[in-house]
This record gives sequence, structure tokens and C-alpha cells, in this order.
Amino acid sequence: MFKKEIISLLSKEINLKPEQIENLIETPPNPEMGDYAFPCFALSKKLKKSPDKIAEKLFKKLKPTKEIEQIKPIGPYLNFFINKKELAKQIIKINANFGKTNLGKGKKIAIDFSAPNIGKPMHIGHIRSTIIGDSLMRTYNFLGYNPIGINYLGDVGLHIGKLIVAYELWLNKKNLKKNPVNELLNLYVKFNAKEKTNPKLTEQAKEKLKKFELGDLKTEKIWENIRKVSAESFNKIYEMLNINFHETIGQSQFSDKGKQIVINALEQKIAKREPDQAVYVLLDGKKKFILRSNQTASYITQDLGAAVSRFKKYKFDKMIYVTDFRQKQHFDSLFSLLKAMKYDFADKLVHLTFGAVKFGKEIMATRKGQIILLQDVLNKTIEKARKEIKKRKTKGDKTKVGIGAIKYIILKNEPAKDVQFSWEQALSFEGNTGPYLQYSYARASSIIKKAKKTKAKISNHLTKEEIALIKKISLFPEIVERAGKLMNPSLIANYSHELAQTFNEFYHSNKVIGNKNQTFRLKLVQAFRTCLKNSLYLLGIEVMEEM
RNA sequence: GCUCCUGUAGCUCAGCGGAUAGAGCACUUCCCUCCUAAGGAAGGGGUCGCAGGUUCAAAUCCUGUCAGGAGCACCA
Repeated sequence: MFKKEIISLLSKEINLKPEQIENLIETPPNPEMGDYAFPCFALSKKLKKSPDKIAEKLFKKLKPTKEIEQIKPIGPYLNFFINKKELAKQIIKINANFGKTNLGKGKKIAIDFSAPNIGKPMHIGHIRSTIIGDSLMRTYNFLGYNPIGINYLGDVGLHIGKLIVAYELWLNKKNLKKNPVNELLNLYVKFNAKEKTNPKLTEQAKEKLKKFELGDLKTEKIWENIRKVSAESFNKIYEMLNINFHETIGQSQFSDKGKQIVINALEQKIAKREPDQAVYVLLDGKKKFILRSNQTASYITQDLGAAVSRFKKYKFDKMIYVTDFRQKQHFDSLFSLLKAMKYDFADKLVHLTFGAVKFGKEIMATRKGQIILLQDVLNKTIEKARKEIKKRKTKGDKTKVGIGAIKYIILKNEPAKDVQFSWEQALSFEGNTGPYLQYSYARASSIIKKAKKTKAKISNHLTKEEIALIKKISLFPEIVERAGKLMNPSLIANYSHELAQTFNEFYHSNKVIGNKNQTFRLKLVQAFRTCLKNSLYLLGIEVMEEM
């Protein structure tokens, strides 16, 4: 929070732009060396002096201020010591708005996330898009943007054709009633197995798809049933996860719009027809098909339609597609196609990719039915939480704890990296986990609850744990901004862990209640709670007063 | 074959141009007459895949190379 002061001090003496100075400023490895450091290497060439001497010279020129109480050259670095009491004064004043900005005022960001396929259950691999997307929604909202969450259901496509064929052939009505999601999964797995020895089945699935697109009533009825059953199971999970969308709409709604775009492209000679009537656009010398020879829309046809419709509807400043890294080429093509078709908004589209969820060496896949159902994961972690709460005889909320554990596992990794899923990890509530963070919050709440209120006064001697906590809290706004800019919730997750750790170190060696600095320490604990609560809010993890 | 992503402690991950590379798990000790031990303290454990290059400075940037994963459909 006092970085700006240092930049303005330095910019008076150094011939560098404020942004350049900001980039150079760093944190010393050890707090005893200072709170901020300015390395002088970059200047030494220009000034033809050793960096040590430059640091020395700057030291003589700069005068401490109210916020920066001491400046000290250490070798080639010029180190700054902030006035901790001043910072403490500011930190204990923070409220629920801490970290919020109006950076994105008036800007709309559409976020396409979750997007499960109907007819398939959600598994632990699906959940990444859902949880990352939700966290981005929260983060952009915090930063003053107007985020629009879109759940683009995969309600059409060859997998649906396959499922409808299987439904007609092998459906067990009793099982469908008992556990619809499971029965649909069985049908799908069975189809994929049989398909290998019977290629006719694949043809049948394609036929079905065409019938469906042409509006065949019998097919539509089955589809509607699949859609309904799936929507119910998705909503159950979204409810548990406390995730909301502004719009939930199926891909199938954009087939017509997509085809219209294809026709326009043909008219403008951007697209061409094959002799068999399939339509393609040449991208980097390669044919990219945008309509099938049987004139049905494919995934990309619908995506074209959806993108154009969305821009018309929302006039977004940016749209982020949150999907698996395996779809990278698809989105690159989609963006290139839109550009080739002269849609200016193509520049506003971004694809945020994320890695796979692995269980051992396996990547989760629905095809073979080798999956870990999300519902099972949630149930098991919640059950574990229930046991832990019972053991401790506290008033913790098992759902909040269980869900928090799962969300944290998913968010703590950088999106680009794979997530290694194991039951051991999912059911562990110690160390770098969601429940650890919630526990820290509950401890802080407990202290507040037990203390009697008095007025705050900052003592003359801040302990090193107090200082560490104050400084850590002060970093929060920068972290949120960076997470938004880089579309990376893991920055917030890792920060939350560091924050909780710093707090735990603090309360172990700094008694709050009954201490002569109780008034100040209570305020500090309160500030910590506010900061952690906001930080966890951005991850979609709920806190409890007790657990 | 071409393209993309990932290689950091036994495992899971931070760090992504600066001063001795950090957490968590696991392992060895210690701390509940003390605000919830889902906690804290201490310890062992690393040629940052490998080789060059750029730089005053490289885990971090560039090139090459090896390993793992993925994509290269009128599937989504």
C-alpha cells in the first residue's frame, strides 16, 4: 500500500518512468533488511557508476517521509522501511469493501464456463471449468466489471445421437426412474463398447442427429427427457456449489443462426462448398469445415452462431471461454473464422485453457465410464467433514467444509497445469487445504467473540508477527488485481493460504485477550477476518464463525 | 511428422529477471493446567529435466535437446 510513496520518491531522483520503477521494486528476502528494495543495477550502465555507489548516492538525496520511515543502502540495493504504525492504522480501518476497485467500471466481460454435456454426469474433470469460471465471475465483479456468466450446455452433437439410439435400443425404465443419470451413463458406455464391433450404430447415431435437427417429434421427446433429467442433476450440483449463471442455454439453440452465418460467408465468397455440399473456409491453407455434407450444423457452426448472438445481445468488452486445453485449436479456429468473416468483436474473445484432472496416470473420461463422479466426491468430502465436526463437537457446517475442500483443490493450481486428484488429498483437511483456511477464520472469530470490546490504540512496539500480518493483509488488493488481469484464481488461493499461515503464527505467539495491547490486536484480528473472508469469497469458499 | 502445454524436495504444488530457491503432505522430535491441536515450533530432504546463449544478474528470457501429456475429424 505504501509502494506508491516509494515510487514518487524515487521518480524525483531517477530518470525512469513510474511504471519502470514499479517493475523494479521488489521485496527483500528478509524483513530485517527492509520492506521494499530498489536494485540499482539497471542504472549503473547509464550513470557509469557501480550500483553500490548509486544506492549510496540515492540514500543521501532521499529524505524519509511519514510513510517511509527509513531508507538504507545495502550493497547495490536501496532498501526502504515503511512506517508500520502508519500501515497498521490503515489496516485496522479496512471494511468489507477491502480489495474492491472500480477498475472495470462500465466494462462487460462475458464468461462462458461449466458447459456440461447433457446425458452425461458431471465428473471431477468437468468441475474445473465450473469452479474457475465462478471464481473469475466473482473476481471481475470485485474489480468493478460487469461479468455475465453463460452456461452453454452441450445439448446436441454426435454424443446425443448416440445416446438417443442407445435409449431406444436398451433403456431400462426402472433404472431410469431410480437413478436417471446413472442409467444414461450406462447407455452411453454400452453404445461406445458396441460401436467398436458394429459401425452401423455410428451411422444410426448420425441419422438420429439429423432427424432431431429436422424436428422429428419422437426423437425430440426422448431428447427432451434426457435434457430434463440432466438439468435436474446439474442444478443439484450448482446449488451445492453455490454457483449461478446469468444465462443457461443449449448449443442447439444456435444451429439456425450458425447456418445463416455459413450462408452469408458463402455469399461473400469467404466460404466454399465441396462437391458433396459440405462447407469450409480455408484457414492457413487448411480446410476448416463449418457445415456437414448432410447440411447439419456441427459444433463450430453453433459456436459461430452463439458468439455472434452473444455479442449482439451483450456488447461485451471481452468474452472468456473457460475450457479444457484440448480445445485450444478449436477456439483458435473459431476466432480466426470470425475474423475472416469480418466480425470486429473477434479481437475481444479469449480462450482460457486449463489442464487435465488426473487420477493416477489416467485422465478422466466419460467414454469408458472410468470416472469419478462429482456427486460422489462431494458426498464423500461432506461425510468426512461431518465426522470431523462430530469429533470436535463444534457447530461447523459440513457442506461448507466439504465443498470448500474440493474448490480449494481445484483452484490452488495454476489453470495451465494438470490437477492430480487423489482421495487421500480430497479427504485431507490439514495443511494447504480449504478447511485449514476456514479453520483459521473460525479461530479469529472465536477470539473476537470472547473478547470484550474496547477502543483501539496502537502500541509502541509492534511484534514481528503483528507486522508480518499487517503487511500480508496489505497485499490483498494487488493480488486481486493481478488475478483478474492474468485470469488466474490460484494467485488468490495461494495468497489465502499464506495469509492464514501468517495469522496462525501470530495467534500462537501473541495473546490477544488479556494482553495490554488487546484493543489493537482485536482490531488486527478483525482486519484479518475481513481480508480472509473477501479472499475466500473470490474463490467461492464460504466461512463459518465456528468449526 | 507438425503444433500446443507441462518438467522445481520422495509426493502435491508456489516462485517466472535480482540478495541464502519456498509451502503443504510424508518422515524425526517438541508444544493442549495457554483465545478451538482442522493449529504451532524445530530438523533432515534440491546439480530448479539436460546443453548452449542473452544479461552486471537466469529456476525465471531465447535457442536446441530429452521426457510426459494433448491436439492435428464433415466429434464435442
